[in-house]
Amino acid sequence: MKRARTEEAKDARRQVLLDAALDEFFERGFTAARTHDIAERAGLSKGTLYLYFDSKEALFSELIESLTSPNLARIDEIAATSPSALDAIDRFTGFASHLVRTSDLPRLMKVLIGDSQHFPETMKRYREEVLERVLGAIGSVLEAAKSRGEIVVGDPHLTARLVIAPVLFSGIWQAMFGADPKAQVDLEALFGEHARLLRRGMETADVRDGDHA
Amino acid sequence: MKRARTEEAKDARRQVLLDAALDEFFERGFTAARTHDIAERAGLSKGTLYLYFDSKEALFSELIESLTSPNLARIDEIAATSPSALDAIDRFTGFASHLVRTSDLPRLMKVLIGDSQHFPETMKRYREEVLERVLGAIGSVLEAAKSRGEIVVGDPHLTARLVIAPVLFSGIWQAMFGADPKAQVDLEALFGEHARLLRRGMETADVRDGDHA
DNA sequence: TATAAATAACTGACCAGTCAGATATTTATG
DNA sequence: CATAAATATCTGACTGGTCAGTTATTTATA
Repeated sequence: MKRARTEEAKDARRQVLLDAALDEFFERGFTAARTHDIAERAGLSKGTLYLYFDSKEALFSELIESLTSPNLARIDEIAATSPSALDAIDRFTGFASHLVRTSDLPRLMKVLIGDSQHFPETMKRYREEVLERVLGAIGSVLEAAKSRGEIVVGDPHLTARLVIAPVLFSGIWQAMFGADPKAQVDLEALFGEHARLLRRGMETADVRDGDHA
Repeated sequence: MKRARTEEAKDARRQVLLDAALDEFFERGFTAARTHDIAERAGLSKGTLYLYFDSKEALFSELIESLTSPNLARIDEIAATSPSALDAIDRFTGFASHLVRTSDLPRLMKVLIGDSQHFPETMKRYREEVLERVLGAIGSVLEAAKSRGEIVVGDPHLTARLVIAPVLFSGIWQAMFGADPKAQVDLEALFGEHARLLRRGMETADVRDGDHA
């Protein structure tokens, strides 16, 4: 193999290994995935993998980090810049649809769930720094809208979970059955209907009259 | 160990092994779980486990079967006996809340997701005979109600997925973080709000005026 | 040629499944 | 009723194979 001598070349190599790791972890689960196969998929040998990552588990941690942090920023941005809660919901569901259809998130979710109790510390951090943060952002938007009388909901922070739930559902469906043509789902339509139901379910009576399409 | 000579005693022994298997599969994942530990947890030796099940995988298959079939019957019953779709939704969400809070379903879901690609055949069957059947039952109820003009929805079979989504979300949450007191969720309130949002999101304008509590 | 990167053979630990022998329970017989 | 033979259940040491991580050696390149 051609050698990576510069820092950029090394970063590229790390990325190739991370990509290969996601493929293998997804296809076999963390425990069953072989470091030999990850390295081979990246066009390298097992020994080389250990030059770039301390252990299989370290590789896993870095994989999570590299796949989640960009999306978190986007969630915060939506929460901060939406003029109304109903608007934020449309944007959240649109982003969710995009994530589930085109990103690595569904495959990561599957791996995370499958090997969660092997890494209690990692999972706790993931929950606190990713899930609770996303739920918190959505919950706050709903809470503010509720106090302005813009929407009618029970506990906004519980409701945030209902906003998110279809992301997990369709992400997992996609990851598990996406390969089978018989199990295809029109995700844009699904998230469209989700947004419609939420809007209609939350909007106040007076908004109701001039209903949406 | 006292010996199981009668058929009933053997059935009981199978059940003890199935219970132990769920515990171990859940705690370590299918691949990482040791048959030795399953047997030990059941108060038996590894050799005995293999008198009752052909292989680790056969044990897994029987576990799925034993945990899903009772719930399926209940879903069909709700679909068949509910006077209206709005009523059926209340009953579905109530049953879902019950399942997530008190049954083994969340732990089974976690194991199934984690080791799905190890058993493509089992997973396909599970999708077709459990998931599609539940989605079909709910979808049909919605479809009938829509054609009666009782509710307003887009594609009823897509909407069925939105009805189910919080079951997966909270089941997985429960399985992964249920042990941590900081991550507790009021599931009854969650499913209550879910039912409320769905009802309000689907009901026709004329029903709207006399709104629910 | 010096040195950093890459390799592949190696080690030690682990585990599914097997099987020969041990033991609990039932059944036949005096 | 006693006990020995028969039977089915149970056990755990063993085998064959796997794999994470290490290291001695080779090789690219500045």
